[in-house]
This record gives sequence, structure tokens and C-alpha cells, in this order.
Amino acid sequence: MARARLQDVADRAGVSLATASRVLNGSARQPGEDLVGRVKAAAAELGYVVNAQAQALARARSGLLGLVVQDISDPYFSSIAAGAQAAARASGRLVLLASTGRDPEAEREAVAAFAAHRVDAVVVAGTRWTPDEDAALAAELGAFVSAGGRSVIVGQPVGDGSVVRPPNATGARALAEALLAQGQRRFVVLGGPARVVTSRERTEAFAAAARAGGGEVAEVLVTEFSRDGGYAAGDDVAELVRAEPAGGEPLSVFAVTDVMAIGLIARLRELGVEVPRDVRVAGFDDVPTLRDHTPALSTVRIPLEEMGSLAVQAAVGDAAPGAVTEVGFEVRLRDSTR
Amino acid sequence: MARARLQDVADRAGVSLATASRVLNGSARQPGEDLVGRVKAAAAELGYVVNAQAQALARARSGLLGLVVQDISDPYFSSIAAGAQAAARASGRLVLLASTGRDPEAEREAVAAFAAHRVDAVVVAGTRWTPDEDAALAAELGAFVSAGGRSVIVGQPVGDGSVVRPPNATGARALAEALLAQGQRRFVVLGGPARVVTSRERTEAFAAAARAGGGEVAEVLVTEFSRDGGYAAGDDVAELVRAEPAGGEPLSVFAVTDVMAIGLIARLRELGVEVPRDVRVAGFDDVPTLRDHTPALSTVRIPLEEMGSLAVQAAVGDAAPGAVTEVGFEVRLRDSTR
DNA sequence: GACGACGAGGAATGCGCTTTCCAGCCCACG
DNA sequence: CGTGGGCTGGAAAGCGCATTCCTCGTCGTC
Repeated sequence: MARARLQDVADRAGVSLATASRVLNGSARQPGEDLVGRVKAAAAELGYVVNAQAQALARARSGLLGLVVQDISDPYFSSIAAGAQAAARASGRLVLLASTGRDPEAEREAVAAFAAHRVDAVVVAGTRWTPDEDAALAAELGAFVSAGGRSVIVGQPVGDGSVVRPPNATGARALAEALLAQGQRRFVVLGGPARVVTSRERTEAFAAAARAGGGEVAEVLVTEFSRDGGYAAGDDVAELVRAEPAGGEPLSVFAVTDVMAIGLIARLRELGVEVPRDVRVAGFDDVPTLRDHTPALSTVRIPLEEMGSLAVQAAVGDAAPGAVTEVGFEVRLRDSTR
Repeated sequence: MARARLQDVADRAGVSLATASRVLNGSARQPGEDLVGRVKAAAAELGYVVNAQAQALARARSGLLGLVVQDISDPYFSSIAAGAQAAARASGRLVLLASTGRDPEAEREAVAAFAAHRVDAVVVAGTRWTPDEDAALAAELGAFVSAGGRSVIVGQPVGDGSVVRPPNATGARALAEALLAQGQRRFVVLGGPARVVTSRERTEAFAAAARAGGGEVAEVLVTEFSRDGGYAAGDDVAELVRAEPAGGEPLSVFAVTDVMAIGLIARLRELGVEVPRDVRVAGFDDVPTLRDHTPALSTVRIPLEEMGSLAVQAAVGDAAPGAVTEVGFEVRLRDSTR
């Protein structure tokens, strides 16, 4: 059966199209009670389902929210997505999702596709790259915004638009200080490539704070920004550990994300290096799925769901565009750095 | 600046609306070379971005795909979503995401909202509940399908529409057989409430196979269908373990999902019950994020991303609606059942 | 009792695009 | 040289809805 149109409902109820529209789709002006009843009954009988596309066209707003993340299967992003989705629903909007596989060009394409669908706002979550690689995205977002859209970045700012800022520097600094307070002095930082801004921010802040507090950063290891990167770095870390004078304080490794820390620990275990006995390891993010890892991972908790939710609120609320929201964090020292 | 319309492009290029449309939006009929050039140039100069809403209205297809999952932050669903999103992109479609928090009514609402947005197809992922609770969803899907949409379920069939079937029964059976083959005989099953069909399917198949193979199912524990449920059941399991005669074969627990198994193991550890020394634990799903858990979890791997991708292909491809795709699985015996 | 204000319902316009249908042209062929 | 077929570009009719006017009826007021 073909879909009923609003006109069909109006005909069946014996009213005009305008009246039916006012009854069914939330107009400020409500017709008389009898008409309302007739229209609603007719709509129910016909199984009328409003066409949101047509509505969007007529109203010039789609009720859609674009969310682009770098990898939806990564718990970091899926947590953000959960928060964003919930907030979007609360605001009566639907979420258009794009998962880009960490490809800057795919990010740009996603924003372009969202713009074509006339989303009310777009939220881009994920670390930034080099200015060059970000340029295309910035341009696309700029075009979108200057055409009347709103954009919010979760991560490092790119172009204009609001930003929800993860506490990379402050969190990494606080973590360093907490480890120093425990008496740890010799550190290794395990980061991703320099072009990954999140990695760079955490690395630099941690290293600076460690040195400022009297610690030493023995090495900054660079690997892939992923679990497998952490795993791959296991051999290098094991070597560093073995080169340490026996009997001293164990080395402390700060892996710039939890998943890298997890991969690292897995490889170390295979190599017979025990955490925290032989080397301590801390991560960053406190992703929920890894809560039950052994040894329990010391890390910096950041409120991922809240970040998603804040981003959406900034995107659809009446907050001034261009606002920067820095969220809180909490250092969690657990067994992996005992 | 207001958005340029196709009409503006046509005017600037000195051609008709029809010609501009044919040039820019993939018509079979392409105008002469000079016109094509002029139109493209005009579009570029104006920064023209097609309005997909209007296109959808005129073409009567939206290029949208609705995906409803029960909890996007759960790695089970985020993996499915990753596969679905990738397949959707490959087919040139955008994904509308709804995460329902395991609320059947929210599932129904999501499908209704998708129907309003005239998605080409909707994919519903997640376990089913009781027939009563599923009725509303079934009706909503039925209406959507009879209005010309397509629907695919990942999980247990509800209403008509195609199904991508996780190998719950066959997988659980195979796991039981594998454990029996290792010489294990005494089992406990840790499942969710009976209304959670996925839990029921796995529980029943496992128990039947265990008994058929000469094993004994000492108990079927019921808890929440989540990590916390597994955690909460830890005390009961610990008690069962302590009640065992010393020196015998350790008990084997089959938790119907990995996350439940993880929660269970976490609680057992707190209680001083070691896995696998004091009790063995197996899970189901083999979610990627838990790959590095200790002890490594014995489980049944199911191809989550592939399931998402298959569902989308069934939804947008020309496969016969109503098809049932059962995916494969692989029993993975690891340390937790040694 | 007449006039004006107000409110309720309906006709019509437009949102931005696709797609028929038409008219005009050029070429080939008889 | 005339006619028909095949193209090409354009005009126009929707797609399904929101919303602005407009009209008409009703009630209140003087």
C-alpha cells in the first residue's frame, strides 16, 4: 500500500491540508477540538507517517545531527557516541553517524555529505593531524558554518566553531605529578606519531611535568596510535627494562592511551616482563571496557560520554558558537603503577 | 551567505534548471560538453551543495539507512555498527544511528523515527525479548516494510524481513563439546533473565549439549545481562566453588557473554577465587576489546563486523527479503578454561 | 441594531530538486 | 528536396509538507 500523504488524511477527515498539518505536526495554532479529533482519527486509520524529508524542506531544518568519529568500534569513540546520541535524542534529533577509519579525507567527505543532508549541526570527534591534513576539513566545516550550520569539535580546534576540549595537557601533567609523588623518577613515554595531536599534547605535557618535578624522561618511543602499536613497542620497552640496573626502582611507562597501554602490557607479558614488578605502566582515558583488566590500569579518567553530550548541547543549544569547554579529569592510580 | 540553489547555478551558467540537474546529480542523460563545463564552473564558483532532502523528496529515496542498536558503547554493538557503517558507505548511503539503552519502547520509537525520515532500510541489532515486548516493534517494522521499506534484524527474527542470525545455539553447543573434550564435566551456566532471547538460546543449547555429552549442569544462575550482572553473580559462583569437594576437577562456568564473564572473573578475583585454578570460565562473542584480558578468555568468536556488514548488504542489496543468513563461529579455548 | 475586532479554517505559494514531456534541430535516407 | 528519426535543451509538473494570507463567521461593544 502506498504511503498515505497528509492530503489523504485531510481528505478523509474532511478538512483542508492546512488544518491537518496544524493538528499533526505541532503548530502553535491548534484547530477546534472536533477537527483535531477527526484528523487524528483519520491519520490513525490511514497509518499516516509524516515525511520528515518534506517537512525538513518546508521548514528549512532537518532535525538531523551529524556525528563523525574516527572509529566507532574503538571504545573511546563509542563512549563519546553514546553520550552524543543520548543528548541528541533528548533534543529530539536523530544522529547521522560516520566512522572514518582515521582517514582525514574521509572526515572531509563525511562533513560534506552531512552538509548535503542539511544537518542542523555537525560534531567531529577525534584527534587532529597536521595543519595541512586538517586544512580540507577546516575548509569544509567553514563552508558549512558560513552557510548557516553549526559545528563542534571534540578534540583540538580546527577552523572556527565550538570545541569540547579533552584535558590532555592538564591530565597528563597531573598524572606525572601523581607518579612523582609516589616516588617514581625514571619515565618512558610511549606515544603515537607526532602528527597525532592528542598524542603530542599528552606526551609533551607529561614529559615537561616529569622533568619539572625532578624526574627523568629516559626515552620517548613512537609507535602506531593503537593497541597494536602498543603491542609492537613491547620489545623496545622490554629491552629498556633489561638495561636498567638490577634492584633499582622499576621504570615507569606512560602510554598515551589506555589501548596502547593494554597492547604494551600484553606484549610485555609474553616477553616475561611483569607489570608492575619489572616496569610500571600507566595509560590515559580510562575506557570503561578495560575496567577489569589485570593489572588494573593506572590512568587518567576523562568523561567520554559527557564529552559527547556536551558537544551536542553546544551544537544545538543557544550557547555562543566558538565556545571552548574544557572538561574535568581524575587521575586513577591502580595496580599497574604500584 | 545564503546557500546557492540549483537554480542559481543554472542562471549563472546560462542554462535551464533541468540541464544543471543533469550535469550535477548523476543523470543518465549528459548534456553537451560545453554546457557541462559551464555548469560545473558555475557550481564551483557558487560553492553549490546539493540539498539531499530535496533530492530525496523528488527521487522518493533518501540514501539513508537506519541502524538501531541496544547500546552503542557496548563493544558488541559498536563492532556491528562499524561493519554496518562501512558497508553503508560502500553503498553510498549514510547511517542514521539510534542507541536505545535496551528499552523495547525506544526501539519502536527509533524505527518510527527512521520511517518518518524515509530511510531506504532499517537494520535492528540486538537480542529480542518476550513476544509481548517485541509486538510493538514487529508492528512498526511491518508497517515500514508494507510501505515499501526493507528491514533486517541482527539477532532473532521479529515480524518479517531478513535476518542475520548469530550462531547462538550452534556456537554454545560447540563450546560445550569442546569443554567436554577437555574432560570437563561439571558446569554452571550464568545467564541473563529468561526474557533475553540471546541468553536463553545460548543457555539452553549449552546445557543440552553438556548433558548429551555426559556432563552435568549443576546450576543455571540468572543475573543481569551485563558486566555488572556477571560481577554480582560472583558471590554465588564463589559459594558453589567452595562447596565443591576439594581436589576434584574445578567447576566450569559458561557465562553467556564475554562481558558477563569479565565481570564475574573480576568479582571472583576479589573473593580470592582464581581462574582457572579454582574455577574455569568461558564466555561468548570474543569482543575485540577484551582480547588482552587476563586470564585470556575462552569464548566463541562470532564475526561481529561481518554481521553488521551482511545486514546492510541484505538491506540494500537485491537479495530476497526474508532471507536468513547464519554466520559462522569459532570456538576459542584459552587460559580461562585450562 | 450596526460596526469592528478577533479567531478559525482554507486556498495558494514555495521549499529545492527530478523527470517527464515537448519543441526544435541536424542528419540520413529515400 | 522532402520526410522521419534521433538528440539536445528547456518548460513545467510534481514530490509532501509548512505557512502566509484571505475570507468568513461570531461575538462584543457602543
